[in-house]
Amino acid sequence: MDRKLVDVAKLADVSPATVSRVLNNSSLVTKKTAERVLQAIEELNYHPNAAAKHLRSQRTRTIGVIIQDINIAYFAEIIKGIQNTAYALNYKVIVCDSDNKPEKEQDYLGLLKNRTVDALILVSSTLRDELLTELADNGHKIGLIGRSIDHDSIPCCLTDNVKFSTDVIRHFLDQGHRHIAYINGYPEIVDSYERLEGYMKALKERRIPFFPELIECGDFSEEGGYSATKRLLRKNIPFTAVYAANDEMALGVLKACREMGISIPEQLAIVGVDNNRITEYVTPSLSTVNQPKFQLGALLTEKIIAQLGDEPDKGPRIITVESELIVRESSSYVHSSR
Amino acid sequence: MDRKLVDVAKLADVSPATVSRVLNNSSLVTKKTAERVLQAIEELNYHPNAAAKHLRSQRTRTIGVIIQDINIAYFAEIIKGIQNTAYALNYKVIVCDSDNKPEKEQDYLGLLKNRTVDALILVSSTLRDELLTELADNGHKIGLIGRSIDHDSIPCCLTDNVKFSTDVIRHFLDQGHRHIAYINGYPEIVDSYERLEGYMKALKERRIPFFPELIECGDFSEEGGYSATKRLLRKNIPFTAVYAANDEMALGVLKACREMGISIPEQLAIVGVDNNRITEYVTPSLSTVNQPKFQLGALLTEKIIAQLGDEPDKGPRIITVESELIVRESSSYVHSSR
DNA sequence: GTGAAAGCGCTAACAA
DNA sequence: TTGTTAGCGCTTTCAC
Repeated sequence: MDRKLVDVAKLADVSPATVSRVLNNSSLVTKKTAERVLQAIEELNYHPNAAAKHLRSQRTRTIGVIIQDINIAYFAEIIKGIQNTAYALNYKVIVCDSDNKPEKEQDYLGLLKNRTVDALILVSSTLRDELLTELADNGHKIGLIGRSIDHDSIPCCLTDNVKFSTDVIRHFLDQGHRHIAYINGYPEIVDSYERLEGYMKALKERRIPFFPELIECGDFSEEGGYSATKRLLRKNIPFTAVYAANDEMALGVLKACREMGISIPEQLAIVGVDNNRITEYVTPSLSTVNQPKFQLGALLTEKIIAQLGDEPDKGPRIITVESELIVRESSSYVHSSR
Repeated sequence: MDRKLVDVAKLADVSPATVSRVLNNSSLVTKKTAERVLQAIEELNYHPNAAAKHLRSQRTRTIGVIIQDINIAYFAEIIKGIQNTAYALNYKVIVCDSDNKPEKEQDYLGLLKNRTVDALILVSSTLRDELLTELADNGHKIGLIGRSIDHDSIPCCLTDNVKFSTDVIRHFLDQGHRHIAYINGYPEIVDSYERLEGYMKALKERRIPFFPELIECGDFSEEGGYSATKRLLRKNIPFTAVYAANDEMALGVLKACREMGISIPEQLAIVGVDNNRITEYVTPSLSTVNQPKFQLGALLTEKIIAQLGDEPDKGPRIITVESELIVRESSSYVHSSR
């Protein structure tokens, strides 16, 4: 059924090589010949076979993306940025949802090894540095989003966790809060550490005492934020504000507070991270830090595709994009008396 | 750098064919030989080249999915169902976000024609029947989600729009509503018609008069629902309930009501469709129809992959999955006096 | 500017 | 049970 390149060649009365040249816009073909070839292609309704092209050219113009859960808006938006850019540059995107399972994430690396993809983008990956380094050293192209690594050939795209976290805490401090709880994400993820670092930094610069009891661990899920809040409350250490390492957990805080009859923001102020759409719809609306998710995906993709081609790699290996605090109802009550 | 099959063959002192047999678990290999080969594979850290495999076998074990916007939870969850099932069956998934642009959707069909994918799943596609029929007739494998078509070789997976829409309207009628508005989605999409059909059906069976002025068109977006509501209100025809063809538009209705000081559900009841997570978080929480999105994706993928293989195709070509009305605050006020 | 021919890495038909 | 060999459909030297 499918026509092949030779069929076109025969019909146009040229060699396969010429057809190939036309297909790849080689400049060395006469306009006249090209036209004949194009017409034959049209006439036969010919479509170049991708697999043959891939095998011969040793590239697939496909990149893989590994994310933890496509149902989480953060990841979906990053994928959108990646896919959009890839489309514009004539690349395809294979999406790999790891379901939060490290073994699946590992498994997907096979796509790189068997050359199904030219490059693999890891979003918020928990894979060990050594593993990633080894991949890169073996000539595999990987890129990181929301995490950085010390390796010359691995481009990274991220926001400045320390910076925006410092901003969040300063915002709390400006409102008179002195006992601020922090709910961490997965401890293995760098973001968690860095956000904590920002928290500490802000306290330090204002000389506010730090209470380790006010740090709790979550898992970036609503349920995690919910139970962390419960644990915090049981400690009987007063606190008037909570910084949650992401919006999902902030929603969990909100839920716990509703149950306990704690009024937001009067009794407790909340700020999350990601600017998940839900934060705008919930009552009270949640303050959060906007992460330019689409941009994170788009910029890294652009960079990684440039590196795959022959274009000289310009620009920094690590791309930092700005994120900004969005103050909504959940942190809009000023405690003048404290 | 990369090792190839012959390298393994040489090291294991067997023929390439044997290595291939081992790789594909052909039963015709001695355990002993197989072990030797496996060891060589290990030793050389060999990974079979995907492109070569694809070219030779004429299959890529890859399916494409075309969706309108991955940022919309409905599509993201369907993709999750597809990807999850594909992973289990050792298939890859290329995601194609059409950004609501028909020309992009068209463009992605190229993946099928150039054999980049073995099959293509179209979600809520607006492509014309004839085009899809032609593709299928030309031996291309496609599958539909959220839409059906009359063609023997195109599997479809969908919910019964008429049925659940009838349920929604009955629910309104049971609460005493007699003037129920309907906000349609894109008129080109079958769902829109079928949901309207269910609306009419329920009215008819209860002999409730139908007012064409209470039908408005939206575009499945929040903004569309918002402006449709405004238009409805300007008509000065009383109505006490709104059925929106999806949750996004229901959110738009809610927004408009907030602005106009209309209280939900006392003055106006709202029901949407999709069970978007946001509907649970918003105040008042929105009644909606749960669509088993993951399942829609998973079932169709299973079916389509079965058809790609040699397994006899059992089960119906058109798979209908159950959706159910979820009553929340936005439609929980009974108008006993009407 | 165009063509001939080799080969990308694998699988499967056929032979042994 | 294992090996030989001919391609899958394309690109790309190298010649002309």
